[in-house]
Amino acid sequence: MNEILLVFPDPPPPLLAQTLDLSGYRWKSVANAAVAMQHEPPDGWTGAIVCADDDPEGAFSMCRTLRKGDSRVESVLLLVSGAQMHDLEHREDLFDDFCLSPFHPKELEARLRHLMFRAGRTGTPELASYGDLVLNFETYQAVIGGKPLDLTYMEYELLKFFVTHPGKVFTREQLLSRVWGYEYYGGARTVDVHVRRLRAKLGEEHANLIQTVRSVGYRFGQTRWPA
Amino acid sequence: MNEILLVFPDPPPPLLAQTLDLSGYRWKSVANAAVAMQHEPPDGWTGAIVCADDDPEGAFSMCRTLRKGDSRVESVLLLVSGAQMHDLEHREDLFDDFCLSPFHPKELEARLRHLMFRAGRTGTPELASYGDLVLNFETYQAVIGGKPLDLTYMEYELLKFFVTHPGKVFTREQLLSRVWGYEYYGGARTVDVHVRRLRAKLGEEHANLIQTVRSVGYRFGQTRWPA
DNA sequence: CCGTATGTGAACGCTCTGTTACCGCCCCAT
DNA sequence: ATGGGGCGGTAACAGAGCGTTCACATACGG
Repeated sequence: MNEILLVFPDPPPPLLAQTLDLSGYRWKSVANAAVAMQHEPPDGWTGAIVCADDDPEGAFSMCRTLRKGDSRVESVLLLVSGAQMHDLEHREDLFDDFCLSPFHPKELEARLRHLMFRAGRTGTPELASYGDLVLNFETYQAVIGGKPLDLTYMEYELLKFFVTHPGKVFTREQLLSRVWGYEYYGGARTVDVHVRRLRAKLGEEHANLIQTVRSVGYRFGQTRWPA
Repeated sequence: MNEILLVFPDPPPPLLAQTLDLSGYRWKSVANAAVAMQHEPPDGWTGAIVCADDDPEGAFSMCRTLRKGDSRVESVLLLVSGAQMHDLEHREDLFDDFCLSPFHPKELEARLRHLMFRAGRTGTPELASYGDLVLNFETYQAVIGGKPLDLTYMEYELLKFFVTHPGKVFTREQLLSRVWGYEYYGGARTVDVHVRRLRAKLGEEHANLIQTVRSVGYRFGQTRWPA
């Protein structure tokens, strides 16, 4: 792990820097979104602490940038003064937690710890499973009922999409754009064929994991109504 | 929606009760987990506010209960004093956010709002319902009285249109153009047949959900005139 | 009691899907 | 470089499911 936190602004308030250092966090402060993008680690920022005290507009702008793009930062902690709290109301999507400034170091520590905990629990799992079926995202392997499935790349990608979106119906066009890629112009029957190959490899016993919804598309799992 | 928050302990601190009331939240305070289970609404608690000031053990015990079981509460806000903050370190899984006590009402409001926002973003599939009947738009499934309906595409589309326009009468021509989606020449009887099949699949008990309005068309639900 | 509107069942024909076969591409090994 | 094998996309066909229509029965209203 190469965990490093993004901090705004640059330089950060002294107490913030001191608290992070004393808690053992590694961090890098940036002055704006461009610099943040530029210095982004290969595996993305572990989290971000955005201080809105001095430059609220810059802070919110930074948050928006962190929320967009492929490398969306999952843990954004916003530092705001009491007077700024009403600004949060229509920006709920820009942060994951906030802390009133001036803050007590213990509170900031506790909030960071909780954010990291949540990210660890919910952040990109290396596995996905549905019933007997288990996909390992790191090794690109699939197992059903303890028996390994020998899937090709596209079969694996399709199955991965299905497993991570159980129960929902997708049209062939949706599958083409979301599994094959947005700029794909192939025929919709391609999906049929791959679904058939998947069903064949899943075995007769589990072939019904992928259900045809006539005139609509395909659905994975969840035959029964969710309780 | 019948949103109601669980509050611990009973009675809650006056400032907490006052803040919730002023913010327009509905809430019910309970003295222990058993009472919480007993008074749980049909669709579960919208969230919980657990105050750990006076009775830390009871508070954490309450959190553990809320985290277990089928009706896991997704939004747990913990109120702790500054001196208790170190108690949070190994209980990260018991709460979703915390607020230092004594708190400023604005901060509690903001944290509740953010918790509700997060809960709203995750989960809750898109569905429509009328009485016992529930349609899930994501899975293209229909259920009545807990039993799945095996509908064909057009049957589902027709029922979906009815459910989303309850009480209103539509002519066959209106249904043809709005459900079938094209200008129609010739057999309005197509609608009749589909309505008949829908009634059959709804079962004798619910067949009257679709009513014939002679010389006009069909109406779904809402037999009675609104009082 | 008659005319019209609707329910019902069956049959037809079309569309959609499952399935197989084939072709082209890419990668790797000889 | 070149041949082969694996993989993925496409075409074609057959079958099944489904929508529509027709014919007739039944209910309703005047």
